[in-house]
Amino acid sequence: MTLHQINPNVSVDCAIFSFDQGALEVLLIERHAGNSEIKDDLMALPGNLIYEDETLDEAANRVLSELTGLTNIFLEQVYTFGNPNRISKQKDLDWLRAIRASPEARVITVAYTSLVKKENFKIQPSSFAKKAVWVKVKDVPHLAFDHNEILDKALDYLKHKIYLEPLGYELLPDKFTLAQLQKLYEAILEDSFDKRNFRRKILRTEFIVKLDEKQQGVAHKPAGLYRFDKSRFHKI
Amino acid sequence: MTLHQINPNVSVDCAIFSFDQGALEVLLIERHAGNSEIKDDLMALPGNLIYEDETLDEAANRVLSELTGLTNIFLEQVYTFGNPNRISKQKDLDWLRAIRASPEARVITVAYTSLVKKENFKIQPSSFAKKAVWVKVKDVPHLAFDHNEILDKALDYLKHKIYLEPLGYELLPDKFTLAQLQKLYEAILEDSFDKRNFRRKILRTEFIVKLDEKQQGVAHKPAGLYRFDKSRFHKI
DNA sequence: TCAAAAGTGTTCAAAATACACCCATGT
DNA sequence: ACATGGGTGTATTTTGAACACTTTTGA
Repeated sequence: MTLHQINPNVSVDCAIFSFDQGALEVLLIERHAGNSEIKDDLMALPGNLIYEDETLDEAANRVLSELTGLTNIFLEQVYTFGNPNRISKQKDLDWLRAIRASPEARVITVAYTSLVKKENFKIQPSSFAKKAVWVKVKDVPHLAFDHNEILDKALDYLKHKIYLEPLGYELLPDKFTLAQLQKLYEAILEDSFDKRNFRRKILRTEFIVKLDEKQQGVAHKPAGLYRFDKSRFHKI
Repeated sequence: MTLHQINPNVSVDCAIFSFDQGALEVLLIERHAGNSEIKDDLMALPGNLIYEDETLDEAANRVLSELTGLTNIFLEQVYTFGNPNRISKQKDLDWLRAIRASPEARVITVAYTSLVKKENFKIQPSSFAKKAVWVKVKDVPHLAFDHNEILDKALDYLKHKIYLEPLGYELLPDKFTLAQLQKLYEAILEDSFDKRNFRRKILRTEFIVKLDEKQQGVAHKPAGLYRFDKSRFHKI
């Protein structure tokens, strides 16, 4: 365990999304400051200052892992926020004074995002994260710092990205129904689509292959299950 | 004239593009360190450390203006580069020692980009920019720091962006021919298009309106001139 | 037998692609 | 008169959008 020097001016924040029951969710932490009795009821995206000897990508991975236990996530950089008064709420100032060596330092933050299948990960909050919870994007409260703005930017990033790449599969179980996939697209793009057209378009790509399996135990005609064929995708 | 405090850990770099004679160009500076006799032959993107009391966007505008004289440019953030050894060439280290108060500080840099019509601006290098010159993107030499990487990222950003918005007009004179516009698209996208299809597609948009004017003094059938109609564009 | 979601085809309009010749000008 | 780039139309294919009924299952 080596000692790392902290850069007081640069942080990373992570907007990690998952998908459950037709709704997009984002991973938030409840902060707490070890000793202090300050009352902090603001939730936040997992984020913290970077070390001097790591890249931004590494910092994002480390910080996410330290606060939430999620490891080996493929994080992508979204945008950098550097408004000099992005830290101006009294609650944020109080909290920083409780946990930071240079609580008054100006901090610019680099936002990262990723998509995960939540059932593959066990959330284990630690460090200053009292809890880490999945919150439906529609239900996200007023957050710490400028984290609502960061979240919005990450959502925009997702919207653009899903046009370019078949994202969805990162968020769904390995076997999924086309209805699940469609709901996911609808959630991300905040739109709705015609079922027949959506299926035709998806199946045209040929990365989505039908399995010889069906849903079980549903009170209606069981849906066929599909999976994403990575090798076919990478051929293009 | 107020005093500004410098943040030693965060800089901005600007990749400013223009278009001339069928080729994309980028604005580079030749650095020099006032007093010293260090020999520095690396060109660089205009960039410098930020002040504590300005936003990143403001910093980008200020720095660009200080180094090249370009003002009131609409700059957009592209990406942030934070590799801990992005400053490792001997020439870069020497140069930083000559001009910076904390030459050893780790610096992460936020890249910005913009498109300009070069004939509308007079380049006036100052501060540590000995010269500022337009260099064809195809002829860009090995640059200072990780500026080649930054330039590549800015070019990628352009490519994506031109699908979403009718960029071109930022780079062409107010009156332009469709052949110029086509060459611009070809330069940015590194591709070539069929003339008739390109024209049809462009004119379908209706932001490009034909003027009652033609090219003069060319040794062939003179091309009709067009302009970009901003108001029509903003209606959509 | 009913409720609930799965699954399936056709038609129309718009957009993308491929392709070759005549025109206006300056020299 | 000729060299140079400007300007134009059609046919074909591909893609996107709109739209309604039958099927399978568990309760």
